[in-house]
This record gives sequence, C-alpha cells and structure tokens, in this order.
Amino acid sequence: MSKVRILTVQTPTLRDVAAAAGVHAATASRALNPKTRRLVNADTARRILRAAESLGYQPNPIARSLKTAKSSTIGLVIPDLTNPLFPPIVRGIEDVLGPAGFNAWIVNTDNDPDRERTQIESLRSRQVEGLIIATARLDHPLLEMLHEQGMKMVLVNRRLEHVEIPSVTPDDSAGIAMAVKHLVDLGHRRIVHLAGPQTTSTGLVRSRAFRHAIRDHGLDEDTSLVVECDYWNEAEGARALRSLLDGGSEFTAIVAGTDLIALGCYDVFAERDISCPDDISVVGFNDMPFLDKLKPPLTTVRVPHYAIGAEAARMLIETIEEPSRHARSLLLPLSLVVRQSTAPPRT
Amino acid sequence: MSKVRILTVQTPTLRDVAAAAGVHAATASRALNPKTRRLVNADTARRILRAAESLGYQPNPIARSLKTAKSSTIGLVIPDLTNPLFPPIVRGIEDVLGPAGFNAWIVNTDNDPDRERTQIESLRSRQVEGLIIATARLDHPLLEMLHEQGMKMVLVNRRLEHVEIPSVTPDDSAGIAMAVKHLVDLGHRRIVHLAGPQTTSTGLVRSRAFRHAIRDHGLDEDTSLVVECDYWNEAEGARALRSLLDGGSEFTAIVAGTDLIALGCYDVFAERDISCPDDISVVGFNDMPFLDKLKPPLTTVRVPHYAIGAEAARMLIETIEEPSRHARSLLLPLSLVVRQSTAPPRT
DNA sequence: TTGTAGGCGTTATCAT
DNA sequence: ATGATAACGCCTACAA
Repeated sequence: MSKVRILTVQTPTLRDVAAAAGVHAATASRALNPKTRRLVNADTARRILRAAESLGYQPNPIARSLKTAKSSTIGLVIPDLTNPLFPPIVRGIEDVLGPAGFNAWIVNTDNDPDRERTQIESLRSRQVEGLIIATARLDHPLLEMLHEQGMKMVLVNRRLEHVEIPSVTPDDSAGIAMAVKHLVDLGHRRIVHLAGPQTTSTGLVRSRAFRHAIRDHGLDEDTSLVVECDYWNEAEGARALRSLLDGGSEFTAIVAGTDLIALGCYDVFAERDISCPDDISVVGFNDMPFLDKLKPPLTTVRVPHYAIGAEAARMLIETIEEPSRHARSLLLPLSLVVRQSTAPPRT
Repeated sequence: MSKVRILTVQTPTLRDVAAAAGVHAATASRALNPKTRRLVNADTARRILRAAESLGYQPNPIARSLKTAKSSTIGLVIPDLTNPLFPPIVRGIEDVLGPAGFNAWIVNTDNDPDRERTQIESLRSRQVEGLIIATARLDHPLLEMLHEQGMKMVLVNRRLEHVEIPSVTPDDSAGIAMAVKHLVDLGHRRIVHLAGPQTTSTGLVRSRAFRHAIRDHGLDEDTSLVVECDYWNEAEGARALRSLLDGGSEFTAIVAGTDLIALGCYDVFAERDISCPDDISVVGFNDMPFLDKLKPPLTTVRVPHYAIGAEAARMLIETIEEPSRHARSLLLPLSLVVRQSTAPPRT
C-alpha cells in the first residue's frame, strides 16, 4: 500500500508522516495541529514536523472537513461580479480572510432568487462556516430562515428590514445629504432623484434621505421628483430619466442612486443633445473606477468599498469565533468627490 | 443515533434516506446516482427518490469528494479581479460550468508567484478537477510542472512559450494589425506602441505584431518606438508615455497594449495639456466597459471576453471528460471599435 | 437486484 | 504522552 503510494507519487497522507516519524497517525495529527500540539512530547512533535516537511505533507482539507464539519471557508454571495462595485469588496474580504486562515467561495446570483437559493444551498453543503451577503432585499425570507437556523452571516452594502443581522454598509443618508447640499450650494432648486430599487435598504434609505434633505433645505418637495429604477444599472437609469423628460418635468439637477444610473443619464444626454453640467448637473454614488475620465468627469459620493469588504470579513470572523457576541451594524463614512458634472444652474 | 439526528434537525444523510425507503444505504446510493440507477429495480428506485425528496436529502459533496477524489469543482486563477477584463470571463466560465454540474473556485494571485503557488496548492488540495489560468507567463515553471503532473488546464488570454497547453486567446496579431491599419489609413506615419509585459505571450505577440504591421505598411521602423510597461495598468501606461515624451520622441499616434495603458495616456494628456486626438491619437485593446463615455471615447480593439470564458470552460470540461483528446488552442476573432480618440494627424 | 464490508484521510474519544 | 478504535458520509467491489 505504502509502496504503491510511492510508486504513483500519490500525495502523502497523515499515515505516511506517522510512519516516517515512527508514531501512530493520531499522534502525528496532534503534533501537526497547533491547537493540540501541546499534548505531545516536544521531541516527538519536532520529529513529526520534520517528517511532514520532508515528505511535503499537506493535510487534506476534505477529509478534515468531513470529520470536523468545518471547512475554513466562507461563502460570498454577490448579485453580479460584473458590477465594478464588487471586485474591491472581494479584495477587502480576501485580504482579511487569508491571514485568518479562511478562504472565500464567490458565487453570482444574477439577481435571481432561485439561483440564489441553489447557490447558497451549494455553499452550505460544502460546509461554509459563514456567509457574506451582498444581495439582501428588505424582505428576504431566505436570509431570515438561514439566520434562524443559526447560519453566521454578515450583510454588506444592504440590510434587511426587521431582522437584526450584522451588517457593514455605507452611511447612505449622509452621502445623499452631501450630494444634495452640494447641488443646493451651487444654486439648484429643482432637483430630482433617480432612485435604486425600493426593495433594497440601500434604495430605500437613499430615497428617504433625499426627501429629507430636500425638506431640510426648504425646497419645494413637489418639484423634486423621485423616480425608481428597477435595477442598479445604466439601462434603468436611462429609462428613468427619459420618462422624467418625456413627462415634461422641469429640473436642473439629478441625484443618481448609483454611478451606473448616472451613466445611463449620460446616454440620454447624448441622445437628446443635453449638455451636462450646463443644462443638467448630475451626482453619482459609489465612485467606481475611471469616473474621472468620463465626459464630463462625474461628481459622486465616494464609498470605501475595500474597507466595507475588510470590515465585513472581520465581523464574520468574530461572529464565527465568538458566537455569543451580538449583532452589530457598521456604518462607514463617505465623502463627496466633486468633479465636473455639477455646476450652477443656467441663469 | 437516528433519533438524535431528527431532534437536532441535522441534514439527512444517505442512511436516513435508505432507512425511510426501507433499503440499504448502498442501494440508495445507486438509486440516487443517475449513472448507477439502472442497476436498481425501477420501483425501489422510485421509492428511494421519493424518500430523498421528502426528507430534503442533499448529498454531502465533501464525503463524496473524499471517496471519489473528485469534486465537480474547477479552479479559476486570476491575477486581479479588479481588472474589468476578468469579470466577464468569469461569467462566461460559470455559465458553461453550471449546467455541466461544475462549480468554480475563484482565486486572486495579485501577480505574486508565491501567492499563486499557495493558491493553486489550496485548490489542488480541494481536489479541483481542472484549472483555468489567466496568469500565464511565457516562462512559467509552476504551470509546466502542473501540466506534467497531469493536472488538466486551460489557459485564457495568455499562453506559455514551449509547452502545449490548451488555450483560448484573442487573435492578438490580427487585433494589432487592425489598429495599425486604422491609424495608417488616417494618415499617421509615426506610431508608437506602449507594450504590455514582454514576459507574457499577450505582451510579446502584440509587440511583434506591431512591428510587423509597421513594416507591412512601409513605415520607418526607427521612428516607431516600442516601450514596455511592466504591468497592464494605468500607472505603467502613464510612466511609459512620459518617458517617451521626455525622451523627445516625435509621434502622432499610440497603439496601447491594453485599455488601461491607454487610460494612463489620458492622465498624461491632462497633465501636459496634450489634446487627444488632435495632438495624439490613441487606440486601446479590450473594449472594457464604459470606454464610450470617456473624454474622448476610446477607439479600441474589442475582445469577446465572455466568449473566451465560455470556450475555456467548454474546453476544460472536454479535457476532463475525454482525457485522450489532445491540446487545442482557440484563437477568437476581434473587431475594431472606432470612437473619437483617433483622427488624422495635425499638419 | 440487493446487501455486506471496507475505506477515502482525518480527528476525537477512549484506554493504556 | 501515546496508541487503538471508531466515525464523519459516501461509494464500490464483491458476495449473495
């Protein structure tokens, strides 16, 4: 058996290490695992470590998982990796997870609840020890159910409505307030909001914050329309703006729910020969890459995506290692990046 | 034992299904596996399927992996998910893998060979059945070694120099030829190339193709400089262009090794008050998202990233399921997307 | 057609 | 401090 192993250059197992060190597999296991190493004589431990080293032994995480029902793996559930919002979050997560001995399984749901269910099921069957979720909707029975079943989770970017699950999100209200103040300071009085889906906390919080900000500045709420986009993308942004223009609304500035929605506005500007910022000013949200090179460079609210990912990972690890600790929600501060898509209104 | 399982609402195992159906676990296993189902009586099979259904049985992939040394999983090795080039490739891969019953593990290497080694090691220890690699360098001992050890692999975007490993890449030579022809047709005679790393097939093939194209059009090769960037990013693109300008080179057009390098040029244009395309024309490579909204919109070579991913996944699955089949390399056709960063030279 | 038995590589619980 | 043994959940010769 051992001979066969050598002949076929099979990767060495714990028994091979044990044999090489002249001990039982159990002892080798104890010596190799830092948490149980103190149970074994320092000398034999050293011998075993050396044997493992020289054989190039790598523990088999699958066998370990089967035995321990753990996996040192967490799942990362994302609606669409193609949205430039997510890669920096992923980086933040991985940079924290790695040193802590965890890996991340990334899955795309495509905004499809069925796909989300099967993807999460697949993560669960692989014994992930926790989930970082970027697909939360306000009413999200699946997540509530997982939470009740004791699945460790951290939400990023978005939250649930009634259930207290740990989350790391940008301070959306403050961000919108900055955007509106900036426009008001420039002299705008008729401002519209192209809101993200109101089924998400992010969409809802931002549109509420928009209304509050309008009121706080003493602007007429009636002239300040809010149009909802069904998705956080360019096509919906364009659609929303077209419907506003076709409806004959008068306004001089737009607060977009996200940069992609703002980019949809750029498409409509081109279609209809509207000049930005001369005719209409626009503010985005997120500060995705390359906005500084657009025509015009987009004024936007900067969200610390990398930090969101990193904090979420830290929070999840804490939740896993200290289950008693109760849910917290982290709100990360934002800043306004003023570029050239905003200017005083004409006349 | 079984009682405990029910009390703690443990996820049901094969034995639970077998018990519920009144058969032995082995029979249940056979019935549940489509490939062995014909070995079991149709009626009992049905009974077992129903039992599995009603218990909500999900096979434990970890136990299965341990037994079969397979995992229905492939590894996807990427230098940096933040580069907008990769997400569409990932999508293409996942869309093909999913229906075929495979999942993908995505890892970032950060262009760090050490990290790459440990990441691949970790994938291997998780029994991935194949690798899709986007980090290949011309001389890449690690990949050669894996190949020799029989690891199934497909390279995307880039290839190795001497070893024949299946690959799916854009037709870089044709792409560069189109870019150069476009500039020559506009009247440019002094064209430079900001090349990607010459340690990658992509960088090398593109710079060679550039030289050939220059010669084919009867242009003076001396005035057509090639400067190498160490990375495929903006900073390097900017650095390369600055060094060219500082060196006093005279040229009216740039063929950038990639869109990000072209974006680095945009930064330098802004710094030095150079007008694009009036003073200098630029062509990018890849057609990453949102280039149409830049100032000026970037003329570029469109690469079918999604298709590259999809084809690579198909190729890997074929390699896994038909190991005898020999290595092929797929070259996908490109097209030129003319926007406004290119125009006839001034004079 | 179905059951039996053993093992994949590891760890946890005994016993020594 | 170490060894023996069993078990995690599944699959597969082999036997019946």
